[in-house]
Amino acid sequence: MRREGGMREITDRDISLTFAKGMGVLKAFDTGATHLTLPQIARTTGLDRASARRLVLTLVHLGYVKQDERVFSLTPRILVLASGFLQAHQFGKTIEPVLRAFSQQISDAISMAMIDGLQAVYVAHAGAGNRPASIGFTVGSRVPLLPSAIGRALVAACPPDKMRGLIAAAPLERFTDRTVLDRGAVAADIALTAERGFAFVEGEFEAGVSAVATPVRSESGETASLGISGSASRLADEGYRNQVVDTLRECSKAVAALL
Amino acid sequence: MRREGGMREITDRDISLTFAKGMGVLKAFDTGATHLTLPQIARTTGLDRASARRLVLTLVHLGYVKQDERVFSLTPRILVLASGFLQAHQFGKTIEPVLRAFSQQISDAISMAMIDGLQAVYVAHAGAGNRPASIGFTVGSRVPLLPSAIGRALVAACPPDKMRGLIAAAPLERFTDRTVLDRGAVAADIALTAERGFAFVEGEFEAGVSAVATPVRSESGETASLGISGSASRLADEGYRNQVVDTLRECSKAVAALL
DNA sequence: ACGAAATGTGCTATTATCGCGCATTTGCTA
DNA sequence: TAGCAAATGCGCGATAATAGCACATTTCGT
Repeated sequence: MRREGGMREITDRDISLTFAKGMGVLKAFDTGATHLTLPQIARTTGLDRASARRLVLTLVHLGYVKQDERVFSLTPRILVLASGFLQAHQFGKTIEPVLRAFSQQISDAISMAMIDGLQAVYVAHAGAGNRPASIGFTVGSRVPLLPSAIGRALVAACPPDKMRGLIAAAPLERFTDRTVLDRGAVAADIALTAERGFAFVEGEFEAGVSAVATPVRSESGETASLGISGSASRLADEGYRNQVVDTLRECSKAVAALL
Repeated sequence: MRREGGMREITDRDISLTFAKGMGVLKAFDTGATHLTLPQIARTTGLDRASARRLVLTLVHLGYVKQDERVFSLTPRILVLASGFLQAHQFGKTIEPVLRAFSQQISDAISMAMIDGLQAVYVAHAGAGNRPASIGFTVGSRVPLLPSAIGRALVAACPPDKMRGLIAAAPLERFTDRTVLDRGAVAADIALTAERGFAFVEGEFEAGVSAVATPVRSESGETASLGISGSASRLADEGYRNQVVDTLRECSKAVAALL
């Protein structure tokens, strides 16, 4: 028996096992594995090869995956699944223009993230960043909650119970030699984030990269966070950083009114 | 027996019916229906209510859908499914910066689309548009192929056989009182697009909105298109329009080199 | 050329799924 | 407030869908 979302509990009997397996196949196409062979899919999902084959061929048939000889990869149709969420929140129509306007004030890109389980997911971004993109974050990119500024601001945006739960359960692992692995110290920084209204993380998630982020809370209880990242040296400049913080704070208010 | 992607044929036996039904449930969360009740899902998918319930509860269990009392809606986790595709093409790292640079030359937003079946799907965009967003297009938004500039440029980017097939099969319906419903005339405009290197559509898809778009073809055979839309009066200015066309052409070359 | 890995697929036993129906709950309207 | 329609949760049994095994064939790498 599992309890989900405060409604009646979802029992094992309510779960479609085949559908869950199929979603596991779809999920295998991920950042580090965008083109997959059938044996790779089977290994990643733990399914028998024949089962994995049928499920991925179903995705091919539905148009979400294409097959070039032995290699399977996603098609643009997969983006259509995302658009239901993006349209529901009107990111394109209302939030991105706001992000863009504020990003122009500081000539830096602003990203917006929301919580997904124990991680942060980028849901919108606008503007041109001022640092060489090491990975290239896009909508759907994930960052960890605890070692990143945008993640800490997300946690700080949550009600106290949920905050405590996330701090206790979210993964805490080393990304750089500056990553803080003391869960208590991270908790203290999140409390400070909640109190002063922004998070500032220097080099803990990406070497040489610092980030500022602010929590976003809407009247209806929706939470998100906004973040800017840049070279550590640039954000070490307190004048610039305060400018960034002020801009992000104002932007957060504007976004909160839209959620 | 169905033939897919030039590989062996996908037989009925290769398709997982339950998984396909589940994907139908996921697909029901769409632009015009972002929050759904169980009976709505059942009606949209044509499934029995009990089946629809089990499938949507599976999505809740997996975290892609949340349930607030009687209403189901997508969670940010759905974006993670899209990120495999976006990362595979490095849209965030390489293509969006290019779009942004060119969009700044003309102070207008540039969108990039790819073909999905018989429609166009937005896969990237950058910059601030100069028209009031009526809908707010985001990654994953769909536009029809034949009455839109970006769609026509997409078709024009295809090899001749595929172009013919799309012109014959893509839906052609009225969006405004300027929509051209003569499939022959649309075919001629697409041929012109291929020849002169850009499409120009005035008010056929959105009233009072015109658009310019250019085909993108990469060495490896990938096709896409880039588009700008604006108020009809603005794009009626031939000087401005030629500037837009030149910029889009250059941008297309740069993007083609990245695909 | 050989061997390992991968592919496609037939087949059967099993089990997951479907859908019906019932009891209960909820929401709306008069 | 009462009544009715719509919606929900879920038990249950029949059966259709699935899983997985094994075999023949193909592909790839050394």
